[in-house]
Amino acid sequence: MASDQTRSAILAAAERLYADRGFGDVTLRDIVAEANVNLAAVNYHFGSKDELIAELFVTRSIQTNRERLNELKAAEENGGGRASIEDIMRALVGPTLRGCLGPDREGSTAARFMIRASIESVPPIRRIKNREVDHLRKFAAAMRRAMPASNDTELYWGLHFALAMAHHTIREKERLLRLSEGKCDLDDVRAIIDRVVTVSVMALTMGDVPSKPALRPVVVHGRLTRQDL
Amino acid sequence: MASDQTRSAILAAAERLYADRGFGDVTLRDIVAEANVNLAAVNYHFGSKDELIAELFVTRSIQTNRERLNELKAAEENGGGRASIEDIMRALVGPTLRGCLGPDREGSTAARFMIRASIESVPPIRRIKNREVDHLRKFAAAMRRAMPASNDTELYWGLHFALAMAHHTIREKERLLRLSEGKCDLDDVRAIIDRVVTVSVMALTMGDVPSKPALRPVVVHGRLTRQDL
DNA sequence: TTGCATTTCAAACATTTGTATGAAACTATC
DNA sequence: GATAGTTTCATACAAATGTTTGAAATGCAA
Repeated sequence: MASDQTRSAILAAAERLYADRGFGDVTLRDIVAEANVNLAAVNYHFGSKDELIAELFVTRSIQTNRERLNELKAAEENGGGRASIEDIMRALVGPTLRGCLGPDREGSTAARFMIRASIESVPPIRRIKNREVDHLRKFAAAMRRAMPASNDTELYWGLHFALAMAHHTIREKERLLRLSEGKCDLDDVRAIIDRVVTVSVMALTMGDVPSKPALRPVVVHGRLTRQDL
Repeated sequence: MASDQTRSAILAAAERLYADRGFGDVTLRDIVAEANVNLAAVNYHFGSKDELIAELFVTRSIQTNRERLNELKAAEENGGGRASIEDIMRALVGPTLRGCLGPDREGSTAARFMIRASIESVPPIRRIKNREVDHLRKFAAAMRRAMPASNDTELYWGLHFALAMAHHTIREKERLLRLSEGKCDLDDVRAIIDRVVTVSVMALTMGDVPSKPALRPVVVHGRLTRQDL
């Protein structure tokens, strides 16, 4: 068998299994069984289990980052070199949300894998995620161009909150669905992106935050029971 | 030795080690060494490793939920039976943010443990988190009372985004610090709570989201390299 | 003290898991 | 078709890890 076939089979099987059952529950033996290859093939082609996971995650991350930057570039060219803050935020959260939500997501192993990576966060993935700051700086720069009057602190908080809403929606979509008893439509990706973008832009343009005294809670000491949960 | 002492020593040691090194890196042998008890004590007192983790997480969750509800109750009594939406959001995100951020957090093992639980999400914790919806419903009810004109969908999205900003700030505080090169002050917990509350209230009171056509990205097919990440 | 229940302890168990090995099969080049 | 390089395969290895066991120690009530 051509060497690339085995490699690809392993990658595909691993992504599918990790997406379905999580990193903790899937062993190399599960993967090679699914891929119909020999156990030793993983170490032969990838060096180690962690490098296999890293390769999966890097590939998908690159794709998402590419989409983001393409969308940003398109928005900048559309605006004659300067994109609107709204379009920048849309370029930031759109690709991820489109990839991980939506009615056709069942067919997308890649999307489910990225959701899983977002939830479980194993060491090889954590290491890669740390490099993501460099990518985000490009968005910070674009935002600075779009809002030259705003100070950097506000800008970073806005960027941070935009990612917060996008990622949390992906991570906790099941809970939101259950909490809202289906009232929040998680299949209408366009509306979700609009919502996240709108709130993000509002957060960015809200001016100074008034610092009002925080309410201190009354701490009640007492025996804790499971009911309290 | 009194049986409770061994129990407590195990709980304390486990919480500390999990907080410092994560669930994946800490074995029962590490825990019993730290607690100066016998290996079999864990299974004797807790039944299994997973039940030990569950007990740790349940205890801390109960505490947070108590603080939240106390703060909500105080706000409602302050407002003559009906709390303002702002105070409700503050009661929702305040306890968690105060617990997990701030300059004195180094001393708080409990806080670091909860951060870790938020990042890693092991099976026994995931199972417990699913019950959290019941707790959140109480906040949804309070919000409904505070904003009777608002529809449920908007309400749930606002609640969801508030938690998104709070949890994401806790989870990704290191990255935000690095991205902003220290400009975002993650020790000023009061300001962070104000910021999250302000944005949440804005999100809740913003009316209908205009659904404008989303910008479709130009998908570029090409060879991916690590540089693209 | 005696007797019974609880708790501790050292040791062993039983798996699971990622990795390594060396021979065999295969592929491509000359 | 011989040879060298690559890939596959069955098998073994070594280490880690949660759990169990049965005896010893301890605590406690009568």
